[in-house]
Parts: sequence; structure tokens; C-alpha cells
Amino acid sequence: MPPKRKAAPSAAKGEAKAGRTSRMSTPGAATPRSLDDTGDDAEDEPVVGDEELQRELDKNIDIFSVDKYKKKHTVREPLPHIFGNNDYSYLDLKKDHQNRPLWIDPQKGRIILESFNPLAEQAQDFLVTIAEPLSRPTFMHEYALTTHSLYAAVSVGLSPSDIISTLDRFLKTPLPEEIRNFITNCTQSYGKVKLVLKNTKYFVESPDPDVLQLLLKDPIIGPLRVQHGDQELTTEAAPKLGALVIPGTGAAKGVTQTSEQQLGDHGEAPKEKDVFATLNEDDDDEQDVTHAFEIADKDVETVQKQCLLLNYPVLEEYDFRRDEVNANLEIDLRPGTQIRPYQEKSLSKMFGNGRAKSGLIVLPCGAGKTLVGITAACTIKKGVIVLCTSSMSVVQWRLEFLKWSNINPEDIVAFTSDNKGSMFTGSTGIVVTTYSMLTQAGQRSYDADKMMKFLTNREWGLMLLDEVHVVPANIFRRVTSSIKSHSKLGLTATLLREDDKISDLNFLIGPKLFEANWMELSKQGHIARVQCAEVWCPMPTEFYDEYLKAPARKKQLLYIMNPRKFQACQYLINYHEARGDKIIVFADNVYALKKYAFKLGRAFIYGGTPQAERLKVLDNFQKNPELNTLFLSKIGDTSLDLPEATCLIQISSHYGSRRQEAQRLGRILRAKRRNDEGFNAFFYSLVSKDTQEVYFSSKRQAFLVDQGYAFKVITQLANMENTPDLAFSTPAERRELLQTVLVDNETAEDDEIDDDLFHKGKKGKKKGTRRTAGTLGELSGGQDMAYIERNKKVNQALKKGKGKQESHSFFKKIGRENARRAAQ
DNA sequence: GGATGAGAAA
DNA sequence: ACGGGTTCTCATCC
Repeated sequence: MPPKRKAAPSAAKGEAKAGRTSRMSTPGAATPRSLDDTGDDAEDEPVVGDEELQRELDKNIDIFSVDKYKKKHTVREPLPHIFGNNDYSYLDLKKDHQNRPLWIDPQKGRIILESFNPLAEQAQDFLVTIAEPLSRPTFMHEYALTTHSLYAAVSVGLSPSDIISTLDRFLKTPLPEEIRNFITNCTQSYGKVKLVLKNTKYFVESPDPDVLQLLLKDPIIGPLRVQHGDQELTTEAAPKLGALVIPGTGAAKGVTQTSEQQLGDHGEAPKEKDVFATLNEDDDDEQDVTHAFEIADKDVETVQKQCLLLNYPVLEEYDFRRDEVNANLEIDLRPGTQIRPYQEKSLSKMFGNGRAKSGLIVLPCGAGKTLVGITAACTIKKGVIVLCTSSMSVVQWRLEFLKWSNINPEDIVAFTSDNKGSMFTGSTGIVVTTYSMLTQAGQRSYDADKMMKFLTNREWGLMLLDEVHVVPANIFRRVTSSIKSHSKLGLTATLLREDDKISDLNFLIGPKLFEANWMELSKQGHIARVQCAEVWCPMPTEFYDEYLKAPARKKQLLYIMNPRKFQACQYLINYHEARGDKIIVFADNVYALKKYAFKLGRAFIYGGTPQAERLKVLDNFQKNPELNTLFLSKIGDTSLDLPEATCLIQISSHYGSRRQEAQRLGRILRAKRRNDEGFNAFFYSLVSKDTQEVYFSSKRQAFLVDQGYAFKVITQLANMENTPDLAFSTPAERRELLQTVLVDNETAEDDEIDDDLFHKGKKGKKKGTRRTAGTLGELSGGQDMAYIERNKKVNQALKKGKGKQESHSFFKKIGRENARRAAQ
């Protein structure tokens, strides 16, 4: 099981429970027994005072949490000292529980899915809609029911009764009452109120007039209503779904979708119908009329804020098919374009009720986020504004639009600092620009100013927000308040930040509409399969001595410049080049990056590399069979459109950033060779043993482990000692390296040799490359390496190991295992 | 007029 | 807190 993450709701708990919660994530411990096998002798008294105090605390911390609905239960199981607070034996098992895939923790709202259950797939579809995936390793997936997740479920049109009945059908135990209450209460208030932009006017809309009356009584919202005669509310028939077809789907081609489930006969197994079928039905028969009142543009944010305070979050929807004010855009997907099932799924959530809902879609890089955005644009067919993080991706987006759709090239313009004059000539079109272009506060050039006026003075059908996770919330506020758009779609690969600003996105853009499971996509062959490994490099004693007495700044430099790490890097490059892989090496530290690249005679790109140079190197990396290894600084994390690579080596990284790790892994997911039989991409993290790096590394991996990736620990690279021409193999060389590192860092390192270095790196690669395939013959694949399979717990154990002794014995054990394996 | 670099901001 | 990387603009050069 994965490590606990810091953001877990249980973090709010008091001391009293801290000791026990650690067992929480072990599903086995929560196994309820059948009724009849428990003795009723030991009536353990529940810890009442404790729990009441806790409840009081929780109420103050978070009025909306599952704990609010917690009930006391008589504990029947006589082993509370083992199960602690996680004793669920009071939950009766249903007779046919084997056929049902879900367990639930009534107190925390955690749901455990048995991913090997025949119904797991359907259950997963459902869970992704109503709950937040926490961790999805191979056999057990853990989800959490939260207010946000239920909010999202409601926003795609599920009703509370759907959620409750479906959940109940999948559960091995009856649905606990507190969970039922939690769901009912959340869903009652959430999703009742919608913000709709109709003919350029904003309306607050709800099927329930009482809710609107309640809002109008609010001292802040009330006066903001735009009066039309005496009537307080306007009423009209609710829209029917009709035949909205998302382009690129099976339906669009006239093919009937195979929606029949191959359900087999699992006795009383729940016959679950498609969640989205349910959703569409609802719109047809239940909500016959809607009521609305109008508010002015400028008050939208105030009203949204106030509604949120009243616990009626406002969902944004765009009824684009009935918008006759904004000109239609001539755009369609190119014939023959077929979007993938998961892309279709995410879009069907966005357009679930025939309108465009605002929200976030989370897909790993390489899984076709761009195409999702483009398809959304082709569905809405109105003016689109696309926001990216860099001007490189602006160009990229425009090209993708031209590639996938039949948009007239004159109707799609880029707005960046190089190109701020031109605009589409028709009545509508697509603008691709950057966040900074829109939020630039300082003085602007004349053209940019003119363009901004144009952008802010018109209405847009869709705002596409790329890489939504990198942009802080206050920038969003500025963007969304200056650009009037009917709907917003945020795209991202990782909804992760080390700070907690990510939750703001839920209300600034919308709920999370869809999140893909990386492992699943990779099993289906949409993204590459990846072997992840952490390579432990010991620190030579000279380096370690220096490390111990160095200040933090220098420590970092020392463990990055660890010569053993350098050798490991060299070894891996040799090995993978011989296999024909394209390798990217990441180093955050520019000094180290240059040193490594120079010493190994390979090309590198960092922030200071001029644009033309970058393109040239990237182009060579892609096409030139002589250039197979590329060194990148942080620049490679975001703002570079990397050609596909199949192997990735990380020699230094930014502290414990899970996002960076995920993003970097994403760089090798689009490898085309993934369809080859048994093909793997490789991801290595080089870590200097006994340094802070070990700790950071374990933190960084958390996200990937939750996505189901297994990290292997390599303590010894096979046959490395016998590899010829390793750098720094003599003590003298190592001492010299140490000296250089120390000296270079004392003086503010100045690099006039910079450009020189770079060119040498490029030219020098021919003589630098040394194929060592012969000595590596016995290594036919990643699995055969001298890997010791360990999961992250090892790292954690190491991190927790208080003294040197512990870690030493630990290493000895590894060493023994290593030897034993080698002997076999 | 188009590259290129410096300097600012966030 | 810092270094890394953006972006924008303006000034300079050929």
C-alpha cells in the first residue's frame, strides 16, 4: 500500500487517533466478518468521550465532512486492539458479496475497490464520477468521497438517488447510513444553482424556485438582480438533450455504439446501466421547467462568492446550441478522425446535458489533451480563446488545430509578443495566446493594447486553459474577469501542487469532470509502459566528509556531483544508447548540467540556450541517429516540445515536487514504439545514498506510486566495475572533481566558455560515443537487471531509520539479497 | 526592418 | 529564500 499523503482529510484529527490511523490503508484489516462467526461475549465499551470531543473538533474544522454523519456503533469484534478505529465488523456482508467489488469506510468515506473483481471496470467508471481517486496500485484502489467529488458528480447530472442506489449495488455491505446522509446532504445543496449566459446576459438558474427565492433574500445577492417588470423569476421549459453528437465519436459516424455490457451471470450481480444513460434520462423526464433571475456581468463573481458561502455553489453552463447572438464558427474535425474511448468519456461529461459545462479534464501527457480541447471546440462551434503557458505551445496549439480540424488557417491566430497585430477577418475565430499576455499589468505596446481591447470587448464561446495546474489562482481571477467566456475547459496532466492552491480551481473553473487512470491507459496501449527505477549511488568518502560539514546549498551540489552518480549516468547512457533508445537526462542544477554534458560530450539545452539553437538541437535529437542523448535543465519540464524519447534519467530535481516527477515521466509516455511487443520505456532516478536526496526522492514518487507505478531500487548496476572508460574511476580524478566543484562554487561561477562548450558538446559526440554493447550482452531487458524489487516503503524505512546503524544493517541486508540473486 | 540582448516583472 | 525558468518591452546593431 502507498504512503499516506499529507492532504488526507484525517490530518485534521486530534492526537488521540494518530497512533491508530496508520493501519487505515490496509484493506485486510477492515474485512467485515459474517454475522454468525462472532461471539457476542465481549461487548467492548466504545470510547465515548474521546469520540464526542473529536466530533466537536471536527464540526469546527469542517462542517461539511463525512465525520459529521458519524454514528456510534457497538463493536462486536473482540479484537479492537488490533483493528483500532478501523473495525468494521459491524457491517454485515451481503450474501453475494463476492460478486460485488467495493468496501467502504463509513467514517471517512473511503472506498476500496477490488480491481480484480469482474465488475471492477463498471464500478470504476462510477467511482471516478463520484469520488476522488487517492491511490490506484495494482489490486486495490482507494477512493474518497468528498464534498468536491460529489459536487462534480452532481454537475455531470447524477441525482442523489442514482449515486446511493448504484453505490449500494456495488458494495459488499449495506450502505452505511452516515454515508447515505452525507451524500444526500451534499447533493441537495450542490448543483441546484446554475449560472447561464444567455444572449450575453447572465442568469442564475435553478429548477427549484424556492432556492432562488432563498438566494434573493440574501442581503448581498438580492439587490444585484436585474429587474424585469414585477416578475421576480422567469420560467421556461428545461432544455432537452436532443441529439447532440460529439464529433469524432462512434455515434458521429453513424455507428451504433456497443453499449451492451457483457455482464456474464454473477448470480445477483448488479445490472448496472451506463452512468451516462442514467444521466440523460434524468434531463428528459424530471426537470421540466427552470426558473431564473438575471444579474449584471460585473456582479457575477460577487454572486458566485456569496452563493458559495450559502452552500449553493454555482455551476456554469453554456447553452451554445441556442446562442444566436454569437456567430457560428466554421469548424469540424477532419473526416476520419476518431477520438479514443477515454477522450470521448471525458467529453461526454462536459456535454452531458447538451450544454457545455465548465470544468477540468485530467489526462496524462501524451494521451491527447490537445485533441480533447479541439473536439470540444468543434462541438461548440463558437469563438474560442486558448491560453497556454509559453509562446512555444501557442504555436503548437495552432498547428494542432490545423492538423485535426478543417478550420480556415486565417480564422485561427496566435497572439504573442512576436505576433500581436494580426486578427481574424471573419466575424469569429480562434485566438491562441499566453497567460502572461493577458495578465501583463505593466505598460504595453500599442498593438498589444489594441488587441487586448478587442479580446476583452467580445464574447467567447469557449476558453481552453492549457496546463491549468501551473497557474496560480490570482492569475486566473484576472483572466476570467477580463475575458467574457461562456464556458471554460481546463486541461492538465497532474492536478497536483505542493501548496494547496489547487482547490481554488474547483470553483474558479469548475469541478473535475474526468481523470484518467495512467496504468489503465498504458495497459490499453494509449501511452507507453514504463519501468521505473531508483538507482542508489554511494557517496565516496571524500565527498561525504565534505557533505557532512557543508551548508545546505553546498550539500545539494555535492550530492549532485557525486562521481558515482556520474558513473551510473554514464553507464546507463551507454547501455541505453546501445539498445537504440533515445535518452533524455534531466538536471535541475545548471552547473551540474553543463559539467555532465561536457564531460560526456553530449548536447544540452538550458534556459540560456537561444531559441534557434534549441530548435536545431531538438531537431537533431529527433532525426539524427548520431544524437541520442540530450541533457535538459528544468526547461524541459514545461516549455519545450520534446520529441519522443524512450529513456529518461534524472540526476537532480526540485526537492519533493511530485508534479515535476509526474511531468517528467509524462515525457516518455508518448513513445511510438509502445505497440511493439514487450516494449518498455525507462525512467531512472539517480539518488546519492545517505543524503537528503533519498528523502526527496521518496516524496516525489508518491504520485506515481498512487498511479500504480512500482519503483524498483537498484543498488548495483550489473557489471559496472568492468565497464571501460568510466569517468572518475581513480581517487585522484575524484579529488580533482571535488576541488573543482568546491572552487567553482566559491567564486560566482562565470561561464564564458559557455557557447564554446555547447558547440564542442555537439561536435564531440562522435568521438565521445562508445558502444559497449558487447559487455552488456547478458542484459536483455530491464527486468533482467540486478534489480531488487522493493517498493517505496524501503525508502520510508530508510528515511525513518534514526541512526546510522539502522541504515547500515539495512544496506547489508540489501547487499546480501543482491548477492543471493546474482548467485541464482 | 529583422535579429539580438538587456532589464523588468511575476 | 533562492535559483530557475518564463514572459514582456525597449534599445541596439547590421
